[in-house]
Amino acid sequence: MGLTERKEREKIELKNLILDAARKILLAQGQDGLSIRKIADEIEYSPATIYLYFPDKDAILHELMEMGFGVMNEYMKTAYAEIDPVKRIHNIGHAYIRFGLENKDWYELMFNSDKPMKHIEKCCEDWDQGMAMFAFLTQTCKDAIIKLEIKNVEKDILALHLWSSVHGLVNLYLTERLEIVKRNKSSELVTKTLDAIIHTVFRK
Amino acid sequence: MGLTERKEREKIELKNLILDAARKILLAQGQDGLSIRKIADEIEYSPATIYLYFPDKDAILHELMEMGFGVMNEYMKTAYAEIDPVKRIHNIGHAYIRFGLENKDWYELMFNSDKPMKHIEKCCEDWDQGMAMFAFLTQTCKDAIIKLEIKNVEKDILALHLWSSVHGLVNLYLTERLEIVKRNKSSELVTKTLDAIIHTVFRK
DNA sequence: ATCATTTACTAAACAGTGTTTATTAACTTT
DNA sequence: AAAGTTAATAAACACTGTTTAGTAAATGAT
Repeated sequence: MGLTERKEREKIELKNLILDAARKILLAQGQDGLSIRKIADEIEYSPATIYLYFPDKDAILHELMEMGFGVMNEYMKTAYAEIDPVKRIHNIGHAYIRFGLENKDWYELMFNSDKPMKHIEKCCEDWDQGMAMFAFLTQTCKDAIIKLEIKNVEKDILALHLWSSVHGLVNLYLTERLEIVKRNKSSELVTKTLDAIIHTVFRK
Repeated sequence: MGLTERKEREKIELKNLILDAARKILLAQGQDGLSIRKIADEIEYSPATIYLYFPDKDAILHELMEMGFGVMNEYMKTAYAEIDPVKRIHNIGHAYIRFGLENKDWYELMFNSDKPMKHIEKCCEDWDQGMAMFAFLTQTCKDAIIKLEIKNVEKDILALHLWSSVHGLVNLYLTERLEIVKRNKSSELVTKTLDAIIHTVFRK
């Protein structure tokens, strides 16, 4: 059955070719610039062929989103290595924001776009990489709460507080709202505000 | 010259008719469901007519965005009336979040979409309602810092801290990320987290 | 009242989008 | 060699924003 296996491999290879072309176009032209026809052009197949490998465009966006989490994990490496929970939260925050500012298109797909999410609903798939990251933050919050003996703060709420703050900051920056409110100072403001947030949350 | 004046009025009337139809469609079908052709259908004119009253679709979205700030101002009324700066920040936060959760399409246009912003760049227009709201928050932060004698905190950074937090929270909710992470608890979590944020920021 | 001009509007086209259907061409199995 | 399966596509459908050329009516001037 070496033959059917080779067929199988070729199927997967074309699937990867499609995703690779999609990634290229996403990074070059953003989510709005990514179309089925452009992918087809890039791999030199017809648009209809893509539908033999993916049910619809949302499925492709979902796979790209998963790739995005791979990119983000690179940014998180120093945070994963840090043992002290408060320092780790610092690291997570900085890595999260740096990833967001430097990778608008990935960030959009992972944390803003509802199209990969629609695919999750439709195909009973999951957002497990996102959940794993949040679980890691929550665990770190738990450790920090214990270490600093913080009272009356739930780990889940603290984690969501932190996530909301950096998510909002990244979004305000990426959508130009920050630039409009504070011209030419927005990227400087982002780091200053992140430090203020963490300082505020963990001050004694 | 009563004649040209009537003409002028009729021009404005059709412009308002277009915006009214656009508003209707936005609220019924969201930003993705809003198209020039649907507006044209609604007002029973041809699609090309719309381009005699607006340079492009982004200009319409910009005007809708301004209408959105009008809606948001209604939510902010109790906050505007409050004198105590800390209570006022509480009120602003609750109003902001309530507006966001209850008006996804307006919120999207005002704080996330880059299409009205493109129009601002193109036509040298402004985001003055957004800036006015942020200025009001900043002023309130200044008052709160003075009243509570908070040290080492800049009013701009504090205001951005607060804005980021609620903005992030609203977005996580609206894009279903919160629902995925904490099933069936997301709207409860939002209010709990907002309270935690404000409590954290202003604790002694 | 007639002719010229301006105004308001639109039909049709252009270039794009996601997606489906019918068909062809090639390869596999019997 | 004939039958069956598979992979790929051309062409169409129903949309999208936008532009162009043309029409019909209202207005202005003579």
